[in-house]
Amino acid sequence: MFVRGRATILHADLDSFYASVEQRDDPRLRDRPVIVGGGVVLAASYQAKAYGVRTAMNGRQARALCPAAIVVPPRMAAYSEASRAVFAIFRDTTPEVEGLSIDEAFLEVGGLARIAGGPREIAARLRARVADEAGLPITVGVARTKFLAKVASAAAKPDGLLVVDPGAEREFLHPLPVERLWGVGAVTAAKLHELGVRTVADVAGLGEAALVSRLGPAAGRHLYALARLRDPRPVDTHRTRRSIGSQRALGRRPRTAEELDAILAGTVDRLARRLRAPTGGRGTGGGRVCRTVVLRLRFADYARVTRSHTLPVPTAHTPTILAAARRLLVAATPQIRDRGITLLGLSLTNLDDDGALQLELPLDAHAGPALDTALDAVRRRFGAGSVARATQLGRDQGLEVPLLPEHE
DNA sequence: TCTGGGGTCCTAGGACCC
DNA sequence: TCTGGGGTCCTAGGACCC
Repeated sequence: MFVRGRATILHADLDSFYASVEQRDDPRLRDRPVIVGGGVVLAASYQAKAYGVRTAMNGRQARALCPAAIVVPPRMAAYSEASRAVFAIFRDTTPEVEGLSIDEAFLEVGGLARIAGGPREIAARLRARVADEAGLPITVGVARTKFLAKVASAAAKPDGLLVVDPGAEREFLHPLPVERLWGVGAVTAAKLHELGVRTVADVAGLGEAALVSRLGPAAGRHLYALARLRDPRPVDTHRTRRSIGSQRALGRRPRTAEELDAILAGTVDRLARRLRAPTGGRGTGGGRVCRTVVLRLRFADYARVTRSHTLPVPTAHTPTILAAARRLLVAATPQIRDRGITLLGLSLTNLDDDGALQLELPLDAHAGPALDTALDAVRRRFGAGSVARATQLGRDQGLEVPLLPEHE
């Protein structure tokens, strides 16, 4: 197979990120097995992984496997700060950065050959800078496609660099077990095993039709394309967040309706603030609005359900979101009473940029004076000639008046 | 494996419209 | 008052990732 193109996509992935930050900040933890998180393992240093400790493992089981491990509580603020520092180095390397999570990103370096050298050179320098300036180990995979770059970084971990040249893609990818493919988890792997598929070469040999009939159209086509080394997705600098959420495990103790309502109100308040925060998420500098509110529940038997409601108007208005969330919770109350509740969570989805100035008014405000206030606000912000559109929602949702300028 | 918290994307059925 | 196809939106659930 002849493959066109050059290997210019970097997948940069910090190694055991949380654990590495802890080892960086506390010299006593260096070269020692470290577990971050008590109840569940959030991250394990490579010294702990050598004993079989894995991310998401039960904490007691992890301590049994590695009694010498030092267990430290997570320090999310420190990880966010470390992530910011590393992403600044990414963006200093190339403007084309697509963040995937707190500790990994794709970088397109194809346009930099004249200034910065070839991809291998750029990747090596990036690793050195992250080590020197942020004090953290990072692995980089380099390939022609995102998918291959991601698989390459996984193969090179820890603290490694692997370039997959276009001519060597098939010999790199095809012998790998299907579990190594990005998007193949336990369920898909089991289905593939039933078809006699063990390696990526087997996937390519099986053919698209068989994959589609077993896995569904999207997953089947996607997996087949990847096995055939096709992945046209470009590095996307402008991806924006699709949802934000928060959830809390509650243990097995019964909860009163008042307790659940208080937890819900606190969750809504935090999420709505994050939504409105000007520097809240990747890819946007302004506030955001949501249209769909999703309640997440887990019962005492650990079965999970979701209940959702889509609002007529996008909003970041705390009382509006809370009213919708409360209605979902009240509707689920009989089930909660019967089955017990062990987790309560909320997601806000259908996010959009907040293109409108939204003025929030008290629940019982009279429409006349409230609209006068709103129009004053829009005149101050957009000038005397601007035009506003007002929408009044039902009383139980509060009164909300989004104001849109006609132009600019 | 007696179980965190944050996300992404896909599927399927029903309602509704043309 | 019988019937076809196509499209979009909403809801719920599931698989997967870090």
